[in-house]
Amino acid sequence: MQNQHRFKALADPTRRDILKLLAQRSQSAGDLAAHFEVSKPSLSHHLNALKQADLVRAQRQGQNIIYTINTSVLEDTARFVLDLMNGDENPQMETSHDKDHKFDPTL
Amino acid sequence: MQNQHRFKALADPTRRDILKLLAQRSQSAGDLAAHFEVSKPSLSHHLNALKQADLVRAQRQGQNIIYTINTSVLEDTARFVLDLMNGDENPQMETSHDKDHKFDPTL
DNA sequence: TATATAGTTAGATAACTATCTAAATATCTA
DNA sequence: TAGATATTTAGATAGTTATCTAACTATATA
Repeated sequence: MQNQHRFKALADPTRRDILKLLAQRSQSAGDLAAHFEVSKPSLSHHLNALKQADLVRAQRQGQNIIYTINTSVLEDTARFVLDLMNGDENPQMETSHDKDHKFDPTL
Repeated sequence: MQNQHRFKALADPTRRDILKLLAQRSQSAGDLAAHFEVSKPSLSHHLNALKQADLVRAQRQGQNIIYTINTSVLEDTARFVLDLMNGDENPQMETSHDKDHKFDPTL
C-alpha cells in the first residue's frame, strides 16, 4: 500500500522536481510554486500526493506551510528497488497490508 | 523520459510482482501468467510497460517469449532515488531528454 | 474587526491507464 | 499445409489522475 503511493508519487516529473528542491532546503508551498508553471491548486495536489506517500512532511509556520523532505522513506524506497532486483523473498515494504491487488501467495 | 517510464512501471503492484518472479528466474509470458488472475492481454500490457522502461528484456525462444529482468536499470533507479535524497544537482537519469514537463532551469 | 496573503478544497474536464473480449501473428508439429 | 499453442494487437469501457477556476479556511496585521 505504501509502495503504491511512493512509486506513484515518484512517477511524476513535477513531484520529482519538488523533491529535488526540498532536498536543497525545506521551504513553503509558495516558494516551491515560484519554480513551476502550474497553478497553486495543482501544486497543492502534488504536495498532497508526496505527503500521502510520506515522502514529505508539512508543518505550518504562521501563514506559510513549510514542506520538508523525508529522506528515510526515500532510503526505504531505494532499498526496496534493490531488494526487488535481488529476488529477495520478502522485500521489507511489500507487507501483508498491501492487499490492493491479486497475486500469487508464494510471492 | 526514462524516469517517467521506470517509475510508472514500478507504480503498479502486478508489475512489481512480475519483477519479483523474474528476479528468481527468467521465464515466459505464459509462465508468468500462471501466477496472476488477470487475462493474458492484460499481462502482455504490463510486460510491455516493463519492456518500455527497459526493466525487462524479451527474447523469443520457439513459441515462447522469455522475459528477463534488467538489473542494471533497477540499480540505476535505486541510485536515482538516493541522488534525489541527497539533493544532487544533476541526478544521472534526469537528463535534458526529459522534456516532457515544464520546470525551473536551475534544477 | 476588516483586509490581505498563503494555502487548500470543490467541482468540472481532458488525458491516461487497466482491463476485458475478439482477432491477428508467430511458431511448432503432425 | 492444417491445427494447436503462445503471445500480441485492436477496440471498447471503466476508473484514475492532472489540470484549471472559483470558493473556502487560516493566519497576520493595520
